[in-house]
Amino acid sequence: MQQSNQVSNPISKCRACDSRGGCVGESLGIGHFFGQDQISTRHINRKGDHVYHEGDQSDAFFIVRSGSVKSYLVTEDGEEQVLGFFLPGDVFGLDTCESGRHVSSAVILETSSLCRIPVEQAVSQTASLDLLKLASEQVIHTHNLVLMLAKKDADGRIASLLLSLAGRFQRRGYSATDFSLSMSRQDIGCYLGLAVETVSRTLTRFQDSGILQVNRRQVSIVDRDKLEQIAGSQIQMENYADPAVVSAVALA
Amino acid sequence: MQQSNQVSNPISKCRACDSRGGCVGESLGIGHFFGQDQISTRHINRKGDHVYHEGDQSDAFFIVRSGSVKSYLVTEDGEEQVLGFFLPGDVFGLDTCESGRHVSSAVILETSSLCRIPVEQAVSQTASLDLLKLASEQVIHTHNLVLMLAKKDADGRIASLLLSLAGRFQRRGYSATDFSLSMSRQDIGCYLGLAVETVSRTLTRFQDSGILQVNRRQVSIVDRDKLEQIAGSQIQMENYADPAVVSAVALA
DNA sequence: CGCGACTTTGATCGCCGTCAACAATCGTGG
DNA sequence: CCACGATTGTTGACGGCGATCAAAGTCGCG
Repeated sequence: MQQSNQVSNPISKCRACDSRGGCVGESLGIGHFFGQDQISTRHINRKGDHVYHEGDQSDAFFIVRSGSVKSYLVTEDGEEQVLGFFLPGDVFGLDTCESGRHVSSAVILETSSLCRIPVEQAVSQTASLDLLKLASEQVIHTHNLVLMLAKKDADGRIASLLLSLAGRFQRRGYSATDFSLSMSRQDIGCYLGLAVETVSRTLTRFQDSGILQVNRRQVSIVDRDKLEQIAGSQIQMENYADPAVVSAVALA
Repeated sequence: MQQSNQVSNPISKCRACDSRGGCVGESLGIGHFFGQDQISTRHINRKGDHVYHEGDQSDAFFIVRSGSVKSYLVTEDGEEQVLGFFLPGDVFGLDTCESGRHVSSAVILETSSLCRIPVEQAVSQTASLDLLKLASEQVIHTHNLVLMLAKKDADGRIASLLLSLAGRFQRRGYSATDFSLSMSRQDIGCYLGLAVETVSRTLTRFQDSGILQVNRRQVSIVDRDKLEQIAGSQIQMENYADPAVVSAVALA
């Protein structure tokens, strides 16, 4: 919120969106303001902080610069349903409703840095259609979750999650084989519709089979092929991303 | 596609959106064109016809006037996952992706009449933000599906589906207790992540318990209270619909 | 050090998927 | 109109996956 010195090239300072083929703010036509707190602002949050709660007025969406976030619902009977985990480069917070309120909550899993992009500004400056399209990424992700819950057994769900995390770490420039889980077994269970014990047991069994090395939250993928085989089919986001369109947007 | 005579009050001829508090086209500022095929057009489709396929260019969305539609995905291994059933008044087809293609397929379940609303027109005339909000209804619906798949047993899922259908029939002016299922047991199973046999058995058991009367596709809800108790908690769309906003949109 | 949160491991059991057979209904053509 | 096969729905038997309950082990933090 402070220093606007040293803003020679604000864009290049944010590499969170590299995996998306460039800065999301830039694609939306508001990239010039990055780093200057005029349109987008950076926010540092700590583990357990909420980015927003279900029902909050929704006037902005977010991009993870570093760290991680989970979004979730709470049912009437107090049970939590995790809807997604967001890693650097991921966009979240576009799931607004008819009255402009958030339909889920979002909480920080570890010390994180976020870009906050006001929707009104983004809408007025360009890209109302692009916003719809960004929102659709979340739709595809949720479809994938539905597929997992409806069709896959515990092994398949865990394998899918690990591969999804690995892929996103890789595109972000981190290791695709060795990484640390920022979410608890409980969170994973609430995401995949499994009991904590099942998550734990499955990871142990994967380790015994030589597919993984697991120690608490540290994961190392040993046999990626086998993991993919267990995971089964996924909806490939790439099936829908049309490079021509992406570059056209970037030029706008 | 034909007769533009007798268009004295085109809006009043379409009551499909009554349950939404008014014609969706009107809310989007394009209501004047209803019934004239300039913006929206009516299409009659038959059972088995596809409204669109996954991957098709998506330049319009749809509203069910009469009949019913299901949307679904097909996994690599050929399994179908139903994402939703759409009844009169329901909006569908807004689940487009970054490249403007549909991310699911939609097929007619029984002879149906649809409104087709081109996205470009809707976007240019008003309401890019409203579109985002319409799309969010589908998001909430999918969240509900995720909740069911992750947290509820077979009884809860079936009960939830029946109540959802009943509620939509009621808002549309039909009976909330006696209705006919336009989808097969197979479809229900593919929607709820259950085997056909489980769907059938559950319905039979509900009937034996005096909760329902079931004969093939004809359903009669006898004990709604018990059904709600079995269904458990749901995401209430009404929690998010702010009447003030709805009327504001209608005035725009 | 000691408390609490998180993770692991074991034992048990019930829900639901699978396989199989049968019944009812629909559609199509003779 | 009936006959036929195809589709859809029902019912039964069985087994396995994963939830649940219980308990012990591990880590973080005041």
